[in-house]
Amino acid sequence: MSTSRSTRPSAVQGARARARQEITVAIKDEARRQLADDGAAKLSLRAVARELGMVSSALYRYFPSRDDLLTALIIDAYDSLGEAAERADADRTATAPPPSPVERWVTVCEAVRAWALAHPHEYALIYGSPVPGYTAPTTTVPAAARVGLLLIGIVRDAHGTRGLALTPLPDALRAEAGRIAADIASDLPLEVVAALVAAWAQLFGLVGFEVFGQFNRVVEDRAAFFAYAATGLAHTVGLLPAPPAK
Amino acid sequence: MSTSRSTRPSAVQGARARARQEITVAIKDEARRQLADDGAAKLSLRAVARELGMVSSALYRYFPSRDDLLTALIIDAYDSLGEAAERADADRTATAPPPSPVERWVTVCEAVRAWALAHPHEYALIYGSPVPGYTAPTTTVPAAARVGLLLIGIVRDAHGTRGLALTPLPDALRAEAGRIAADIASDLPLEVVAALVAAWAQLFGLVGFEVFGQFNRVVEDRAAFFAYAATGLAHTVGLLPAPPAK
DNA sequence: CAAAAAAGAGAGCAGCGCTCTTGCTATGGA
DNA sequence: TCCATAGCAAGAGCGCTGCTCTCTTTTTTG
Repeated sequence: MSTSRSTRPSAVQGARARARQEITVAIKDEARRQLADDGAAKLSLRAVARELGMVSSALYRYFPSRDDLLTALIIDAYDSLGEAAERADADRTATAPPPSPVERWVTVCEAVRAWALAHPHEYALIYGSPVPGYTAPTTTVPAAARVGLLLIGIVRDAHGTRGLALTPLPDALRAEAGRIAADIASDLPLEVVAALVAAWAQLFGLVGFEVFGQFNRVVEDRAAFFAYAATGLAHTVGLLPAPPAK
Repeated sequence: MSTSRSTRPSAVQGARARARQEITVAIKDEARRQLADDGAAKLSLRAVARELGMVSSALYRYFPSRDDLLTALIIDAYDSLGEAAERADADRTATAPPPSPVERWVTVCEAVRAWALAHPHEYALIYGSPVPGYTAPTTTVPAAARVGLLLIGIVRDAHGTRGLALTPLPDALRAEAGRIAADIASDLPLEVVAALVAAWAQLFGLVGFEVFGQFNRVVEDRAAFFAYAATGLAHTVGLLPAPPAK
């Protein structure tokens, strides 16, 4: 017992490392709570420490600065959103009548919207104004890409993009779209790749307008409007409308 | 001379009121300068006062709180953006070959984008995360609506929306669209009204993604991509593509 | 000309992010 | 088993912030 414990700190990780992890999580949880209450601007290291019964300077052993704490929350938020979207798609895909590509697309869009409305301040953190100077640390990239990759996957699975009326791609963008396609979806037509990137940004325009109150005296039935707009986005990326034949 | 001056403070407005206005403007200008440098989070009343050679408490005679200063900057930003968009449209409309509706639409979209890229922190103020608690003062509404109204005007002027393939409007949204249309564009088909609201939000999704760096390792030639996406938006609101016949 | 309104100056309060120093304790090799 | 060491909490403190209060000066007004 003693031999395996002393030389391998990876498996069980002495009580100290374990405590460190637990405290790190507790700090983030408390910070997230305060974030939900008052927004990122009011998030205070001292208040978090106070609530956790520790002194403010002790907190710097876990996060070297306030912005680092925020960065950690940003990464968690991206992951939380990505997971919510992926789970919504998985749940929907598992139901009895397999969903059409448009239905899958709208399901994912609605999951993004629901997550944003449930966590408005965390949404603001990741899709609102960048908080510190301008530094978007590269570590957030994979987490940030999850929703985009999920939408691409849906379109690729559909592969039934049989020449719907897509906006023709200007020559200036063919190279651009080709480069993007090489990265993420080399099997899709360039028109679809470009439309996907645009739809990706436009989706967050819709969500952001609702979360940030821009629809306040304009749109009342926002759920219905969002479903309509998300369906429109699905069409712009080449997913076919439901067959009118019944 | 004396009679007209004493009883009518409206015309010339004693030297005091004039000074007050000038100082108010100077405060906002300096605040805007600091905003452009360091962003809204770092904007400090004390620093503004210091730069203006006054003591911090004196500044509270002009703006009762930091958030009130920010609110003033927000209104100015909305107006600045609205004016930039309107001027771009007016300039384009005045050129020799009168522009097509799509060209006008894209011109306005590009003006919005250009303004946002030139004033990223001010853009973040109005279309990023709301700054204070959540209060969007009603005073900002008219200024905020200018770009939207401009886009509506272009579509109305076109009135050539002869049944392009618009996403059909679900029944649940007919009442909604009818209400919006009654407010702003009672002469447009409901499908176009709904598509306009969606396109309005989606436009700012595109702009926001670029300004906030979400396109960073994704889209390189962002001007070309934006023009492409804005053209797509024009189509979704029923503006006809340029006739392929040459 | 005197009363009143408006503006500036200064001190001060509580809170913030962050640093540095000082003790304490659990950990891992001798 | 013992002990040097590394990790951690605590406290004091610096300079900054938003904001309030009081006091004095300046300008407008009846």
